[in-house]
Amino acid sequence: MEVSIDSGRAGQRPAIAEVLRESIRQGMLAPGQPLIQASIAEAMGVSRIPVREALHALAAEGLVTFGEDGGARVTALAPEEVDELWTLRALLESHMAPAIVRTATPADVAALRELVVAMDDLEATAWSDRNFTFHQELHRLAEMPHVADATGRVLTMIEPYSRVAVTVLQEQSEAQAEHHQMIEALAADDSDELARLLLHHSHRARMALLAYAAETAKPVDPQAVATAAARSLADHLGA
Amino acid sequence: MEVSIDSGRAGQRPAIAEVLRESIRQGMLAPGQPLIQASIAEAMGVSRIPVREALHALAAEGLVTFGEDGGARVTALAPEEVDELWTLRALLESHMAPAIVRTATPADVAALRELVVAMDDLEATAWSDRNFTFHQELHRLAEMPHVADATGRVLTMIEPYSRVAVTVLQEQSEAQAEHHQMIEALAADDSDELARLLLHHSHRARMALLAYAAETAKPVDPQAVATAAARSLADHLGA
DNA sequence: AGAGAATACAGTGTATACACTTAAATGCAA
DNA sequence: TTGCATTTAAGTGTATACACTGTATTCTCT
Repeated sequence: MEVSIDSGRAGQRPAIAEVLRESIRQGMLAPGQPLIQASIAEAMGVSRIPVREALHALAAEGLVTFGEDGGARVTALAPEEVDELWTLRALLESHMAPAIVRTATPADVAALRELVVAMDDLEATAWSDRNFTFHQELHRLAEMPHVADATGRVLTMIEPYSRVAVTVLQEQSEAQAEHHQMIEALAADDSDELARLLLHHSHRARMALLAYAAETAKPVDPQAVATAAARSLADHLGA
Repeated sequence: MEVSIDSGRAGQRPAIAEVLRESIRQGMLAPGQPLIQASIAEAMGVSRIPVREALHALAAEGLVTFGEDGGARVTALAPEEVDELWTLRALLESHMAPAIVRTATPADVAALRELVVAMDDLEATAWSDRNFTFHQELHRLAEMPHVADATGRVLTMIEPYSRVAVTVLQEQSEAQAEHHQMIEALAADDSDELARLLLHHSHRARMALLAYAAETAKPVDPQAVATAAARSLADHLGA
């Protein structure tokens, strides 16, 4: 998504699609949750038109699904889909490993190491945020914008599920240990080891997540979350 | 005036993004060409609103790029980007090969063989159309919807360049020969061979295309194509 | 004629208004 | 109470209208 869909007015900063994407990624908008145009528009202080555009963009990214009735919901993934996406993530990340090792400068490695060290003592939510950033920074080093884009899309789609793995399934410490190993592989110019670590990173998380995915793939109670979208968004905008 | 009074019907809605995507994929809308909302709206007989939504969706897919001035253009890829996307295509297609071999029924193979045979004597444009279909059908067999989606996006992005390779660089006969080999590999349940063929298929095309990509990546003369979008679209809609 | 200022234009962004669809709520009859 | 028809509400799709921006074009003055 290198294309910023920023509006003509530079002053109206928080691009709507951006806020929605982040809200979905961070789990503020749960999978299956209806996305009512008018509610979102009101929460963000705009009309429905730019909201519609954002929803269509997110639908093209797979984050939002338009039902047969025309209503948009946060895409809910079936367990097999989560599994497929984690496998795809592994494929794409390990594909980038050689390029990452090749192009990474000592300064890049130092910056990544600093990032990882700073994550050591974070609690689950903050750690998940940094985790996403860490992987994105890693991808950026490969200098393969389209592969990184595709990978980022996959990461974003599975992030809500990944977060629960971190929170519920205690994945954080093992993942963090692997992050440190990745830094060492990177510092040692060992692309095979980096690729191996990235594959294993996804593989372990994938296994841990299948159980949770089976849980969340169940239909979400619609009435309980009817207006939650606007509220979550308003909170997020206030922050 | 046509009979359709069905404004606000779901059947009409996907048409706009669909038509634009197909027009871009088939090269009717050339890379770099400006996409003027009002022109497209008039050509398709709708207002700018649904056109905007379609453009944003296509931008999220990477087919359309919004410039700093807010204007949308058909995304023009630099040679390195074309190269990256062909490599990514090879990765994704070969990743699906085992699943394709595993799930393909004899009827699937027969249908694909029929499709390939029917392509034998087609001229470049018609062949390119069927070529796209052939690969999409192949991907569908893997039963990996998200991988197939990502692959389809990549195929669509590189298709305008691929078409010129077929037309200008005489790639058709070699590619077609490889298609036949793929069918045989599929019939023989040889997933390694299918993966190898898919890798080689992209690799050869990628090499042939780099030269052309360098050509087309140059900025397109804007004034010569100013209103061509509407005309091409009108023609396509009439067909 | 040429340089600079004022104007017209082309294009975008978005708010408002209205048509349509579906589903829920309501009311009435049995 | 239940079943059914009718009305109401919620939500979406899109056309129109207006505001803004940058660019070209024209006009004026020297």
